[in-house]
Amino acid sequence: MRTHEAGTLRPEHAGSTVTLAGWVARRRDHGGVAFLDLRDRSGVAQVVVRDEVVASGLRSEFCLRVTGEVRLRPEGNANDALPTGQVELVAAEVEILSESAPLPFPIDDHVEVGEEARLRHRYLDLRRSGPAAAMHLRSEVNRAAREVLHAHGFLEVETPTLTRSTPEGARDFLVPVRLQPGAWYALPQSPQLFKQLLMVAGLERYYQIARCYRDEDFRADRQPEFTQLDIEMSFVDQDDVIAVGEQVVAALWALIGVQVPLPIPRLTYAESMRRFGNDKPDLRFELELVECADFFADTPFRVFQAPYVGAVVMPGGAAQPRKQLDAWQEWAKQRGARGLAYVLVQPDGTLTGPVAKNLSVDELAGIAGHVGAAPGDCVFFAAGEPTSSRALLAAARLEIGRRCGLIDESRWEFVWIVDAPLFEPAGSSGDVSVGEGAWTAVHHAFTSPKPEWIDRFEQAPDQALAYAYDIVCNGNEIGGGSIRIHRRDVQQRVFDLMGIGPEAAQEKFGFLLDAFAYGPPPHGGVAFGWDRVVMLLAGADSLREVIAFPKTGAGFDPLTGAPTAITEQQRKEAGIDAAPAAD
RNA sequence: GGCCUGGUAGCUCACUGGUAGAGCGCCGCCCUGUCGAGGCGGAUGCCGCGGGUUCGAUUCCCGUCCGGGUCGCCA
Repeated sequence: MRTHEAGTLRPEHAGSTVTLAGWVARRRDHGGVAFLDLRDRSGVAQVVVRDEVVASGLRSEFCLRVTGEVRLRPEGNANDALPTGQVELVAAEVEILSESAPLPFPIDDHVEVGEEARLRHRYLDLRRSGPAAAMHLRSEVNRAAREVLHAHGFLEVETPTLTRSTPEGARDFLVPVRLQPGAWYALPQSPQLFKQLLMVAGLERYYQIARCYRDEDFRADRQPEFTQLDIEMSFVDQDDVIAVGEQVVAALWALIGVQVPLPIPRLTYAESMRRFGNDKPDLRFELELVECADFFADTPFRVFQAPYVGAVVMPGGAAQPRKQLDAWQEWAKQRGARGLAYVLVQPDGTLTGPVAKNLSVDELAGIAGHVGAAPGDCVFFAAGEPTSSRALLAAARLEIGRRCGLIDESRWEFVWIVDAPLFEPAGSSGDVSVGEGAWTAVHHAFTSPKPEWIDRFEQAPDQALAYAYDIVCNGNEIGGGSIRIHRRDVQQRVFDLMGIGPEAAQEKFGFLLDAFAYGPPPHGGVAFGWDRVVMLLAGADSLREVIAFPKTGAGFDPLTGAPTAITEQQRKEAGIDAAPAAD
């Protein structure tokens, strides 16, 4: 159909007769001579049409086949901005393969188009160079990961997408079953249980680029269906899994010309919380939180008589007008905090602001030095429960980083967060569906305690550490995993602590526990949030940019119009309204 | 679910208590070296939907739907 790709024409093709096929990207008709930019996936080439009758009938995005002779452009007419800019194709024959209706929006890299229009006509949006490049990158990312994992002896295995509803944390998407009215499949939130079964099955090394489904509210970085690079390995400990994960990460960032220094540094969960206030620190800027509870141990200021007092410094923040300081209060309230206490260190070293007059003389003298604030800085404080206070300060740290231009956008800072707590008090995250006990798993119920805790985690559930690890890139959690429990007795003890009795465990996860009766190997794994990874690599600010056909925030697909109502017939056949079989 | 923000021409967006405008695109004509071609002319609007206030509402008020962001939520 064609002899060359448009974007590949070069001066050495001059004199040869070629056939191109592609779309009319732009038309410059001078009457008598017309120039077409013919675009295919490889790029664009200029076609010269001398026949005005032919040229005048062509419109944007007509699909053409053009045959003619390649020649060097006349003196002074080269376009150095284009790879094909030295040559042009003089059309001898133009065949219209198909016509195009007027476009709903211009297919032009210079024009900003609203997202809804783009998604409704995603097939046109993807003709544009930016979105097309994102699809190309995603394909390369998949290929690079497969190459790394293949080289390390991994098997790619597909697991079911119609499966059993298991309590994993998020809400399940459910699918009615025609053949068993009243019974339902669930779409998997992740292949977690299946990949563990594959380890029991002796496959030893598994991976999958797996689609996962969670019925929760969406965000710019979240979709109802999303993709994970899911990895699981047998006969390994944490260092082995992390090493494989790092190989994948290095291969991916190499695609965009970034060399990730290995090994990637590690930070314990506790240290990350203490220094940055969350478990996904953005390490592109150095600013850290400062603990102040000891400093304020004898404070007269009632607000700071709290189990946790922390601070973060805003360089140059003392110069903020009152209005802006008030805006910080609003900002904090929007995050559910009562406010954000602050002290301004004036250029002459005196402390001002509403909080300052509540502090003792000694505190006023020492606080700037304690938190590392210089004259001209603003110090923000949060006091109260450690978790919520740190969360506020972590958000403030990021906001300061953005407003003060502290974040070096060209940097890529990776870190593993290790030694996370194994349990948290039940009810603290509202997740009571898994068990009835006082404790619930932070990660999931199959995460192993670290070796030193495996025989005594019941003694101090609040301090027991999980054999788990998350990888963070520039403040984004891009992956996480754990070493799993492979001993039945340990699993039962974890369930006990979570208030899941043997009967309940059997009912919820029976098939996994049954499998674990037959010599399960020690195993662990990691999963990467694939959409998010590609988003970061592409420099996009939304997952939707790196998904071929994404959904909107309400789970609506503007292209197909899904979800839709179903017919009465479908409803009946699906058995949606059937009563569940009595037990 | 809470909060913020938007919804006006095909697209991007302005204005206005008195029935609407720009740029681009589209259509027509002109034009032989452009490359975001240029010139002249033209068409295009349930001003998201419903209700209220008003002599009169795209504009003000209430509700609702939809988009985007954010908090909750997402092991």
